[in-house]
Amino acid sequence: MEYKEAKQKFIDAWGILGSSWGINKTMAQIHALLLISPEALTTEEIMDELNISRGNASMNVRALIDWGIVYKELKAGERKDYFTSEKDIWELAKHVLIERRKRELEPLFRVLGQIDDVVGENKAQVKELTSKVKEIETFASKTDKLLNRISSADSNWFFNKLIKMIK
Amino acid sequence: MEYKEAKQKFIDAWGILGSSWGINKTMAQIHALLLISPEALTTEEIMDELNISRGNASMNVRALIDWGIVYKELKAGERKDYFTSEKDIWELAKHVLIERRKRELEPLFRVLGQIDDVVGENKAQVKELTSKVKEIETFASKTDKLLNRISSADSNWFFNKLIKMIK
DNA sequence: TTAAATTTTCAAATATTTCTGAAAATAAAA
DNA sequence: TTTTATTTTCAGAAATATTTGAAAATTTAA
Repeated sequence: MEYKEAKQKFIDAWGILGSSWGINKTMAQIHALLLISPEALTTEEIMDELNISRGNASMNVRALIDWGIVYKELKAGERKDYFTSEKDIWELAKHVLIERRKRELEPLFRVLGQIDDVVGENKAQVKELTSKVKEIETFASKTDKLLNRISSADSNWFFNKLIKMIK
Repeated sequence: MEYKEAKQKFIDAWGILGSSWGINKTMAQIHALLLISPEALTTEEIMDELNISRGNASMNVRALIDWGIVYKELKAGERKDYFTSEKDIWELAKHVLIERRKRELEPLFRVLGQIDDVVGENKAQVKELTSKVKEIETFASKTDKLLNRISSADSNWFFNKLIKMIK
């Protein structure tokens, strides 16, 4: 298969996968492009490769930087910004998990924590709601611990154990 | 806190969480509603509780059934359909993971498998693309094994081991 | 059968998200 | 400083996704 075709397939696949996980298509595609680029790219190059506007490129590159999976690279004597992606897939997955925990698990805990001392006529309803809140809190807290392990210093130890378990 | 307020908070939180995972808000809200309902509900009750149209309710309930986390319940001598949710949070998480594997991991494998024997001028580019495809295939395959374990008969054993690891 | 109840479907309307492009802001060079 | 290069922002445009509501299909009862 020709490089150009393969590249397009890869970028599109990443875009579709991203979409179904609530990540906008362009953001995922920029990431795919940087992931397979041996060299760091400028905003212009990203715009050209993906046929997107400057504003779109700028905003999504910034979003990727906020997610911690794309870095700005400085080139001596160069005025333009260069961007490059985290290349290690495990490291990448780790970053995404950590970021999602921060963005979603924390707000979830906050809301569930607010649902307290529920009172109402229908005891069965109150009981069902209360117990689900508790169960989800327990579940989320375990997920949180798991993510902490994944992001911690001994994450390699953890991954190795995990991989042994699925052998 | 009054039951009504607590219920609303719970349903909204679930809707927001769903949205950020690529699940439409109404679908997540119907699920939340069924999750905390001691009794199975009819389409009409869902429509009233969430202020949504019949068509919307019908389509999203079906989507939840397709995901395997909501069941149709038959009531003797009743003409209407009743719906109820999987109540066990771990079982729920398991179903969602399995379903997402089927919907996303399988198509990903298919596309990556197509990217084969890449040829092109720029050797560095070809190498980077090829190696990323390989690495993602490895990663996805390990994730797949993990999900298989989670969905398998010994999933309890697996969960217990996992929980011990994060203690 | 036919009639009534219920569910599903889907074209059109609405709402939401994403994208563009040019002006404003920022940063480096002259 | 002023000029030039580059990046960011954001209002409006375009593209997508969701929702409605009523007609069609289905299912059960009479």
